[in-house]
Amino acid sequence: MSTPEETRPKNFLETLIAEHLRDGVHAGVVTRFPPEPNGYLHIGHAKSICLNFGLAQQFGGRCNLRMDDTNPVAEDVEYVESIANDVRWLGFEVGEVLFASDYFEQMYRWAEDLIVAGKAYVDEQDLEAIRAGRGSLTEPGTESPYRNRPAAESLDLFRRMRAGAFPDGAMVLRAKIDMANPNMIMRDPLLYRIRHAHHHRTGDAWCIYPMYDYAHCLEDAIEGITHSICTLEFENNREIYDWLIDTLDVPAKPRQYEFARLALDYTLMSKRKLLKLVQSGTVRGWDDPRMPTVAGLRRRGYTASAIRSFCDLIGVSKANSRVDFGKLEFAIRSDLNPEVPRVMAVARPLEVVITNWPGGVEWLDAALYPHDVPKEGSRQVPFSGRLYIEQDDFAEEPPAGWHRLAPGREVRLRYGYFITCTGVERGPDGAISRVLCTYDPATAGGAAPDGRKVKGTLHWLSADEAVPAEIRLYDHLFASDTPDREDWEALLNPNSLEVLQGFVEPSLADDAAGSRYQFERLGYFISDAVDSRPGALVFNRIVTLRDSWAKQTKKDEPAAPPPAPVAEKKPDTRPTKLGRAEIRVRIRAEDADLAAAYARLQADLGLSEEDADVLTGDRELAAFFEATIAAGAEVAAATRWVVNEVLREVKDRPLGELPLTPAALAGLIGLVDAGRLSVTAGKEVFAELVAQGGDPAAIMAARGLEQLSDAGALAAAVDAVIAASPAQVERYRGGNAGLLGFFIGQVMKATGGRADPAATRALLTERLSS
RNA sequence: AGGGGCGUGGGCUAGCGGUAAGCCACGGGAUUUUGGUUCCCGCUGACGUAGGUUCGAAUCCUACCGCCCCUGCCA
Repeated sequence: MSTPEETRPKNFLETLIAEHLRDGVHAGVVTRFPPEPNGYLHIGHAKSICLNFGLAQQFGGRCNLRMDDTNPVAEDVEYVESIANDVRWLGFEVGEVLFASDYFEQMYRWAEDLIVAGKAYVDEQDLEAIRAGRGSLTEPGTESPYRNRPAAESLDLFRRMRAGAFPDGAMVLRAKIDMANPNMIMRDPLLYRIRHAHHHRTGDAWCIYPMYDYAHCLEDAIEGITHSICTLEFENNREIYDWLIDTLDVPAKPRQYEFARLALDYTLMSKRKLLKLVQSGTVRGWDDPRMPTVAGLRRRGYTASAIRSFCDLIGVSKANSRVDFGKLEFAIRSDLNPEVPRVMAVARPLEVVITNWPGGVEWLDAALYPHDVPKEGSRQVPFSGRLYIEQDDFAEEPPAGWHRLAPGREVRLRYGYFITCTGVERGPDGAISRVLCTYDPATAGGAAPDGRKVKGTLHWLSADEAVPAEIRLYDHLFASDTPDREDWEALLNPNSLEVLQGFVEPSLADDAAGSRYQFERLGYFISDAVDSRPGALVFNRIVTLRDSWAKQTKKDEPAAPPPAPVAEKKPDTRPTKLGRAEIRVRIRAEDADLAAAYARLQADLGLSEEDADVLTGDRELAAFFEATIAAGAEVAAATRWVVNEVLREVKDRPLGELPLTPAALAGLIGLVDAGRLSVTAGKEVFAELVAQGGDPAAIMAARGLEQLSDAGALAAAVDAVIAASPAQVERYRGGNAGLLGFFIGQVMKATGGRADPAATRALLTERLSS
């Protein structure tokens, strides 16, 4: 009620952009979706597409579809076409498709600028030497012998690289940054490599190609991207992104923001691995309905709106997470349920003979939509003395809770009659070949005039009129919910596709491929866009219906065997990183003054070891603290304020830049200690001192923060709050003691933080209990 | 001389010093000619751990723990 749903940001990027727009950091929003055309888009890309296009839409901006085609060897026009097609299919407006390769000339000129400025050089080391020179996570790298060659020499070499004077791998262009940078990416990253390869767009015009780190930020700058949104694994790359944007004379200053990529249970998102599935023939192509690709989901029968709503449901954050597959199923079911017609199909036929059927065929009128779907329409379905029902719908020895057909049991055939099983016929192998039933002519349409009820309603088909159809049932491609492992190929689900020869009702005989239906009680299906045609119908199961009976029977089965042991984890060989505590210890080890202060604070001022430690890990901070004491602040209070409040402020900027002085802090502490300022109001004054500096007493006076000393005024504020919140009062008196915080907060707000919290609490407790 | 990130119920996500919220899943019930849908109820279940600041901490400070990413001439 307080905040309208539409105005509340859904994720941190919306919040950030809203702030940027509000503060005038950007006048508008321009995002981009930048796939490399080396594979088909998958559901993980769909998340990114919905995010980037969605953000642009929401804030009235633009989103570019840009092919990041900087590596000719893996890329192909087939992929650029499929990508553009998929993005449009997902429902987003794609203007002109853009290509990084269109910017090659500009990028090249900027590279020359870098060389001329002495910030890039041509390195003739081979691959192994470059790798070795990079150092390791814990050791700095070593500089290339070519690093300090004259700019003119690099320029000449670079021009000859472009001209094709050298073979692949002979040399590279590198940025000259810092071989000792703790971020490995900053250790003179490669900018250009030689590749005598045919590019899908530029053909043979180039034989040098820019690397991702060099190209991407420049592409963004050229397009005037404001928010370059990518996945978490690029966090380390942000530093080189910023370095280039800030170093080069580019037309815009885009910045990069990262979010967690999608991980979905039972599916793999690696383009490399998906490609292998396609190439090995494990699946029938990129659009195999088992594939997590957009093309696969589309052929499977997923709608674009379901995929969009799925992306909306899962949210966007920076936490590495996996999404429950059920969420995707939920999205498609809720999309299809109110839309698609219900028809009947039998996947695994079992013949039923109605022994008292008079003969002939009766055509029944059957609604296409259930009572709760507000859509009109019906079709005719034939009923006769020879029917098919689902094998699963008959049990010779039914388990407890069985609602379906069994010897002696009566069920309803949907839209038809009640039938009662009178017996079975067996084939030579002893298996049931037919089920014998009688029908009750009085139950035409499925209702009994005598009002008797049946537990189960079955779907069925008249055998002679039923139309044969291939029915493809899909399950997860992988048997493991976390197939993203080394041995992923061993985790393939051997039963991911089951092909059945079943039947559908005659109204589907002329079905147009690509139509979706609910096959009653079986699930949602789509006629296969590639393989289905009249006379040879093929249906893909999109998703099953929720099935509480299956869940029930599963629950009754003996517990599943314990999960297979997860592959042995590799021993952790990562270097441990230093905690801040360790860093402070090292600093003191090299700084006698700080070491002395550390001892002094404990011995002379009686600080705890922890407080002394924190306060003497940095010369500025230590000096600030001691100056605050010297300015007259009480030791314990000064310690609390500096440790808890000042420390937070110096996280993003050095103490020296803060307008806050030790004298001002000491003054503030004095006001609080004297009871003239509540701690709450004191923090407000502190915030102002940090922001603007000044005199604490003057700030207190100017903002009217002096503690409420008049008991009557406090009581009035308390009573006003109680009077204004009758509902909360009732709940508080009903036992919700946690609400006390709410009331105190209200009083604090009403008094501008001037109320004495302890007195407020006491008064509130008293008034509320009466 | 390592650096960069992330930890909120079974899963995902919100929260930005003042009543821990939403969706999925799960469990009940009602309605139902789909064991579907819809509706209602429940979840006596969560703030990684430990200290500290505060009247009050998921939120601020400190330490610790766990997980992810980075040593391609891939993106």
